[in-house]
Parts: sequence; structure tokens; C-alpha cells
Amino acid sequence: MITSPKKLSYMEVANGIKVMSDPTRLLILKLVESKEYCVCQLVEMFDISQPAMSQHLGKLKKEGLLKERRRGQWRFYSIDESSSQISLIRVILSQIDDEDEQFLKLLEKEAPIDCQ
Amino acid sequence: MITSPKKLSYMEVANGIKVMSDPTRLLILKLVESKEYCVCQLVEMFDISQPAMSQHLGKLKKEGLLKERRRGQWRFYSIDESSSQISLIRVILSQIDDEDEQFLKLLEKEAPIDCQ
DNA sequence: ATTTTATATAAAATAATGTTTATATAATCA
DNA sequence: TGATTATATAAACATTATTTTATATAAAAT
Repeated sequence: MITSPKKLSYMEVANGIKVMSDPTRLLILKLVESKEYCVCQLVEMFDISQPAMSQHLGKLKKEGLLKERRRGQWRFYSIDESSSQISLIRVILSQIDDEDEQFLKLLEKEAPIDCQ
Repeated sequence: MITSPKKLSYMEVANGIKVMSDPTRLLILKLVESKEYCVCQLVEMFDISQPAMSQHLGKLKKEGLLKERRRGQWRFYSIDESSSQISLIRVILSQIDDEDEQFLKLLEKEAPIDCQ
């Protein structure tokens, strides 16, 4: 039996889209939707300071949108599939053009870093 | 022939959800999704100052989410069906539980005001 | 014409957010 | 063990958003 996703309160939606509305965080989510990324990779790709990236990831994790996997000194982030807001995340990300120029530029910057 | 909605750039999505992420504005949108409301009705229902309401409506209109109809001294606002972001608006509002307690409370406060 | 009513706008005050700078933690490496 | 690397956290600072207060506009009523 397939259960339809539980509807959210308006405050849950407000909080969810608020944390997603920062341009950097929205792109992070669009990236980690398809696979996990290491913090060091994200810092490289976004050309942003390490603490700034850490703050963004912390907010997304606190809101329950991302999950974290630790391996050695590295931390990998990806969409938390079990999030109560997973449906909200998906429908919003699906509104973004996959050919969006800046998103493609970001993908090009993805370098094979030795954090695997 | 049915054309699928144009995909948005990530910045269009970021700006759209940012303006929707304020709790008051999200509820305004949820209300005006089904019918138009006069400013004076909204001020009553939200128990907020008139200038504050006007600022919220101004932001939603500026972002292209709402349209305005003038009749005499009154202004009525409703969802702009022709907005490039109409699909984004709809999928987000559809995530909100129609039985959300605070949304229902708001509907109860809807008084027949003589602005019709 | 003057006053009232509905709404918007501008400026000031307040609150929230994001970035930087500095420091802490914890794992790995030499 | 001590140094290095990856990341997080905290505090200070800068930026942005929201609310309030005051004023402007424009339609309707007197």
C-alpha cells in the first residue's frame, strides 16, 4: 500500500522554504539531490569560505533537509530521504531548470578531490 | 495543445520562495488562491497594522505573484494566474494541510465587510 | 469644497540573517 | 606524541528584512 505524504502545517512550509530560499543553499540542495558531496568539494565549487559553507550546511541539517555521513576526517552531505519535508523539497527543486546556466557552471567545477 | 510550464532559473525559484517564506505572506497566498480579498479584510483577519499589510502585499505584487483590482476606494488582491511562477506557487501551497489549524482560524475571522 | 475612508509610500527603528574572523574539535599523518 | 587537515562553532560585524510612525494620495461622502 502506498501512503500519500503527510500534509504540512503552514509554519512547516514557511520554515522549509525559508531555509531553501538562500541562493547558495538552494544550489547545494539541487546538487545533493542526486548524490552526496563532501564539504571540501562544496567549498571549492561555490568559492565560498569554509565557515560560511559550514553554516549553510548546518542550517539545512538543522531543518532536517540534509543528512550527514562521516568518514574519517570528511563529512558528506545528501538529501535526507526520510525528511518530513522531502515532498516539499522535491517539488521545489523540480521547478528549477536542469539546464540553468549557473547550475551547469557549478557542475563543471566539480573536481575529483581525494576525499573518497 | 498543452504546453508544459517553462522551467525557472534557480534565482527565480530562490526569489519566489523567499517572498513566500514569510509566515504572513504565505497565509495571504493560501487565502487568495481561491478568491480575491480586499486589503481591509486582510488587515482585520491578520490583526496586523495597515501599513504592514500593505508592505506584504506590495512585495507579493512586485514579485509578480499577486494581481490587484481596484474598485472605488478599495483594492482587491488575488493570485496572478498569468505569473511565470504560478506553477511554483501552486506546488508550494499544495503542500500545506488544508486543515491547518491556524489557516482555519483565519478563515473563521473572515467577516463580511462592506467593501463588495 | 471640505472631510472622511482606504490604501500606499517613505523614513526611522528594530529584528533577523549572512559573512568574516578567530578558535575549538577530532581524525589522520609523520 | 606533535603537527596537519577537515570541519564546526562562537563572537563580532555587515547586510537585509520587517514593523512602526508619520505622511501622501485618491476616491467617496457630506
